[in-house]
Parts: sequence; structure tokens; C-alpha cells
Amino acid sequence: VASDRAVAGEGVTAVPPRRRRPRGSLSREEILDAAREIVEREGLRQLSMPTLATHLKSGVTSIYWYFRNKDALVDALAQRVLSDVHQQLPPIGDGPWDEELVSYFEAFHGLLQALPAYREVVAYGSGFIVESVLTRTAQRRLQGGLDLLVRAGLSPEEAVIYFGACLNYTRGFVVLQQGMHQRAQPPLDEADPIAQLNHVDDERFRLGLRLLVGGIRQDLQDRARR
Amino acid sequence: VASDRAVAGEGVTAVPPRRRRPRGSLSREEILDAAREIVEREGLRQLSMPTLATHLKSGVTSIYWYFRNKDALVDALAQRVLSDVHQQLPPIGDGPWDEELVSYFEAFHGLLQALPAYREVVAYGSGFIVESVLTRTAQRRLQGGLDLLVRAGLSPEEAVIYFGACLNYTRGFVVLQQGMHQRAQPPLDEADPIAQLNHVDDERFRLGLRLLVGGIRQDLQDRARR
DNA sequence: ACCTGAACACCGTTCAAGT
DNA sequence: ACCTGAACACCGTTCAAGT
Repeated sequence: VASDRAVAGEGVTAVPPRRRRPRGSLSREEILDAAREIVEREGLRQLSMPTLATHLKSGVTSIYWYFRNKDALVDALAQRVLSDVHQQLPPIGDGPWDEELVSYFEAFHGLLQALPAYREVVAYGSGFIVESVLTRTAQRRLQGGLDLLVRAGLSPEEAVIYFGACLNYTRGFVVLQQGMHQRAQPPLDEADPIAQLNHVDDERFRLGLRLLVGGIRQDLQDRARR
Repeated sequence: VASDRAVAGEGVTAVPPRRRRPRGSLSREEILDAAREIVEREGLRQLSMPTLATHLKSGVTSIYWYFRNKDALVDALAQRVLSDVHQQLPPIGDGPWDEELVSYFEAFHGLLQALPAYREVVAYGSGFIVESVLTRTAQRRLQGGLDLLVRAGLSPEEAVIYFGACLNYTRGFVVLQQGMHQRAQPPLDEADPIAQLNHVDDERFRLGLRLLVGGIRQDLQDRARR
């Protein structure tokens, strides 16, 4: 027993006791950055408070000074992701409003779809947009999308509702695609109608989006006729 | 210490050592029933293998004979829920196909929305429909919905795609609503456009559904013109 | 004000048995 | 074949401190 202890004492695997982090060295920002990196590399399931603390070289409990609990942390992460995605959105072009609207949400969907981490985090937090976390550019991109529908002839209030319909469709679809990606995916059997029904991919997304925008166009024509 | 032990020995809180369950007494069915009851009463978060075992008066590990792991269990639960919901769907009426289609998905959405347990489980498992778990009636309801679009003039293959678009929209929306319900909901500020954008409720659901069906109608008219 | 370890009451899953 | 307890390696969160 004595020799065991001696070996452990001078052992190669001796744990270097982490140094205490200086006072103001942690921040919500740094924590979210680390969390995001973990999710990006290992998936949301691997994001635990202990893992996160190791990553930050901090004590587990330090995180609780900045976030009430894990849920609050993931929520904040989802908001940041949504802001980032808006930031990366290309500006609206000057084509017909309906085509531009389709492009807008195709781009939005594409960005969310691109990184598994985005999908996961937005799916978990249901990805509500919070204005205060949007950067100026992100806000401008969002406003650009809304303006499309004003350009099309809607009041700003109506534009929000119709734009929201597209946004909800897109967010919801991303969640479904995320669920699909998480499970083992059998190859799509073209002859099985139920499989076809469940199937969600980018092409299906575009079909729904096209139908949705078609519905809006129809609404506008109907009101113009009156 | 000695007296403590004595008290514990004859104590009122003495644990009655559960009797071993007889051989074939457990089943996937019974496990799913119990799981469903827990989710219905206490929410998906409270569903743990130990809780479930207590409910079943079985050992925790017995469950693993019937389900590979917890994920598989929740997946199976989601499939059963979806089957139940289809079962409860009213049969299709003989109104115009577009109105009937809207009614169909309003009913579908209403049923999923009615029980928090449904929302949660379908949101978790992303609720893919699996034919083999659908009862005969459930299959008939589903087929009835599909037939609407055939009645409208689509081929069976196309009907599946378009019907799927509505189904995906509905499933996705339920997940968003679930996420919303889970968080503390600030009262909707009519004047805040971002809040309006995020907002998901039954009325918003119906708007999107109406637009979607309007888009399908439009597609059909376009093809009829050609 | 901010960071910390110890402690608590849980998890899901595996394993090596019992019957 | 089916049910089981013990054991393992984790969790999230609270608390009572340290600095």
C-alpha cells in the first residue's frame, strides 16, 4: 500500500491541480463560445456542465454565476446562433418579392442546415428570436425580409404575420430534419408511401416554401381584386 | 446508534421488499402504457428508467429486455401516440377537397395540441409515422386524407408529396408550440414586431395551413390551364 | 463580486447472475 | 427466456465557503 501511494505521488499520470481562474476572467461570452465549440465538435448531447467547465479550465460551479441553469445556457446559445445566422444572410436582391422571399428562406434554411450544431441548438431551444441579441447587421437582414412583404403591398403589421408564417415553417422544418438526422436513416424506399410521407429533405422544404409563398401571392391577388 | 438501528428495523417506514414479477408478466405494451401515464401526469422530463420501473413494480433493468435503451422506448411511445391520434381523427366529409384538407390538419393539430404528453413525445421523437404500428382505423384515416388530393386531381404519388408538405408543416408547428409552452411565456406585446414574429398559436397555425393549401390549389389550377 | 470543491440526489446502462 | 440487484460512470444543482 505504501509503495502504491509513493508511485501515485511521483506518477506520470499525476493530476496537475488546475490553477484558480482570476477574478473577472470568465464571462457569458466565453462560456457560450466554449459551449458552442463543444456542440459543434461533439453534439449537444455531449454538452454537460462538467465538460464545459473542463473546457473553460474553471470549476463547474463557476458557470452558475453566469447562467441560472443549463436550460438558460442553451437558450442563450440558441439565441446567439440565430443571430449569427441572420448575420450571414445575404442582403435581399431586387427581383420580384415572391422570388426574393423564397430565396431569403432558402438561405435561412441552408444556413441552419449547414452546421449540425445550429440544427441541434435551435431544435432544443425552439430558436426564438430575441431582438436584443441581434447585431445591427442581423437586424437589417431581418428587416429586409419583412420589407419584401411591405413592398408586395401589405401593411407592416400584416407583413410580420405573413413573414412569421414562413419563419415558423422554416424553423419547424429544421427541427424535423434534425430529428431525422439524429436517427439511423433507412434509404428512402420510393415505393413506400409512408416512407415518402415521413421524408424530409431540402427538396421537400422547398416545395412547402413554394406553396406557402404561392398562398401569400394568392391572398394578395384576392385582396387586390376587392 | 444502536437505538437508531432498532427504530429503523421496526419502523413505520420499513421498505416492503418488492416481490419478483412472474416470468411473462411484463410486455412492451405494459411498459409503454406506464411510460405514457407518467408523461401525461408529470411530463417527459420526469420519465426516467427508475421512475418507470417503480411504476411497473419491476426492476429497472427488466425494461432493457424489451427496449434497447431509453431512446428506443421514447421512439416507440411517439409512434403509439401518432397512431392513437390518427385513430381519433374524424372521417373525411364530402365538402370541397381544400376545405376538407384544412379540416383534416386542423383536427390533427388539435389532437396533438390537446395533450401536453402528445406534444412532448412527438417533439422528442420528431414523430415519424410507422405503418406497422397504425391500427386499421388509423390507416384508413390517413388514407382518407391522401385520397382528398387524388380527388383534387393529383396522382397518388403526387398526393403523397403534397399531403406530406401539410403533415410536415403541422408536425413542425407542434414542436414549436411545445417549445413555447415549455418556457415562461411573456404576454404577447401587440406592438413588438419581434414578439409577433416568434409567436405561435392556433391562429397562426391556421394561417399557415390556409396559405399552404392555397398554394396547392394554385398549383392545381396552373396545371389545369396547361 | 466572483470563483471554488464537496456533497447530494439523481441519471442511463452493463454485467453477471438468479429462476 | 425473462427478471433481477449491484455496480459504474456519469449528470445538474446547492451550499457554504474561500479570495
